[in-house]
Amino acid sequence: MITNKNCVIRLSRYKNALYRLQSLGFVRVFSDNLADAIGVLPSQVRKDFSLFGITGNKRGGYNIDSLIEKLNTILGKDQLQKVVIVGTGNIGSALMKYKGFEKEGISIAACFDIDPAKINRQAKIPVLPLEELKDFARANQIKIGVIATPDVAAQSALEMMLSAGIKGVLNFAPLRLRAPAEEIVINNVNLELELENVIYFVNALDKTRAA
Amino acid sequence: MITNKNCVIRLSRYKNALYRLQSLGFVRVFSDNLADAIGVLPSQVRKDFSLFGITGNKRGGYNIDSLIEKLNTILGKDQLQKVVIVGTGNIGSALMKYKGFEKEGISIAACFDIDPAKINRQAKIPVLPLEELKDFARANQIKIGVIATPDVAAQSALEMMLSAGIKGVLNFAPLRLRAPAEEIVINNVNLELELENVIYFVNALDKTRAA
DNA sequence: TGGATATTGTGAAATGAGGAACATTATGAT
DNA sequence: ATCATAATGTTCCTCATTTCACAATATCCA
Repeated sequence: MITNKNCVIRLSRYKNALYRLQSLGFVRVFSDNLADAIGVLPSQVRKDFSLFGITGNKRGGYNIDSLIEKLNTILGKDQLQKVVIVGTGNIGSALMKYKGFEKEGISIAACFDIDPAKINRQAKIPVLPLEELKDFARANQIKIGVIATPDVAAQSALEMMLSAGIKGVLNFAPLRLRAPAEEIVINNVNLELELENVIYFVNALDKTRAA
Repeated sequence: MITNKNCVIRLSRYKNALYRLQSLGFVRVFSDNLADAIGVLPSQVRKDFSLFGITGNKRGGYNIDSLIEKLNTILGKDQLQKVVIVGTGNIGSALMKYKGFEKEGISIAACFDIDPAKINRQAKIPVLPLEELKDFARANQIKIGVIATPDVAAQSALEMMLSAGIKGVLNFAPLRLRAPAEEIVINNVNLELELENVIYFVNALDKTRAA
């Protein structure tokens, strides 16, 4: 099993680039096209593919259609992925409306909130009481959850997900969640931190240039 | 200059953990406390600090107040950072309302959109026509921008930012932006990709366990 | 058909980040 | 005041990831 996160992220990027090339009418692609598209070296592209047993044709490059298919299989995109969101604040509701997931074969099955005023069972994406998370997730075989709650609620949201049989979490709360690593995969997205990082490098470059 | 992004991200995490410890009334902290708080080894904490010239007291650990101060200086948080957002779709408007930035000393000075229907000069965070970006950014000394436009508009948004003197960008559009690396820092946040990554590891772990 | 060439696939080298270990020194107890 | 001890700061080492380099080979053209 490949555990290198960067490598898997590159696979997703290759796939996105391939969809663009495909829609432009291209049929074949070479490692240096893909490399340029996502900003790495051609040898990196070939090495990544090699790691996952993807092969092309010497002198002929890779067939775009079959490459996309292989990447989708590796990335688990050959079947629709249903996810649930906990928390319907700013981020939660933006994610609910976000079109980007649908076109990637990711469907938001339901949202959950602790606030009774937020409940809406009739909406296209229903908003349900948090207590129902466990039953809903089990009944609908949900394996992936998104945590978009305030900080203080995040850990308990995670624990509810764990007990609901959820195996993967995308966490937007800016703190470290505690869970047994063998049981659940957690990816963190921290917007403040990403911005802070940009700010650091802008300042650092500035200082370097000044010197 | 330190170019290791992970290392800078850890600094931000230390800072967040320190604020929590501070609010709990702690005065001193040891490398293993911080390590545990953000999920790394104590030697990593000390190494990180050492890289940035932060020192504590042998046997006495680090003083929380002064450590926070040092980190804030390093991270460029000693002064209020003003940012602009281009694009007022789902993500753009979620960011506008998001409370997380304010408490980190990041203030959203204005949003910009190409759609005249979105313009609102009276709002607390004004929404202005895209043509005004350049003048606004220059007049207000904005150095940091957020791209929250649809894919097709992202590259041109970046170029407007470049010409407006913006030096750092947080990009939510799921494609690679082209720009001279010496002139501008770009961080990408790609939500589909993050979810895809979670999905991959959930599947991969599942297969490993089955075998 | 055959030879020239472009492109892959992979083994080996280089790079860089993370972890271990330990010498150093500040603190607190006796 | 002295000693035992706990924590830092830094050096060294290991390991993973990236990059290089080149042999193998499919394709194209004459």
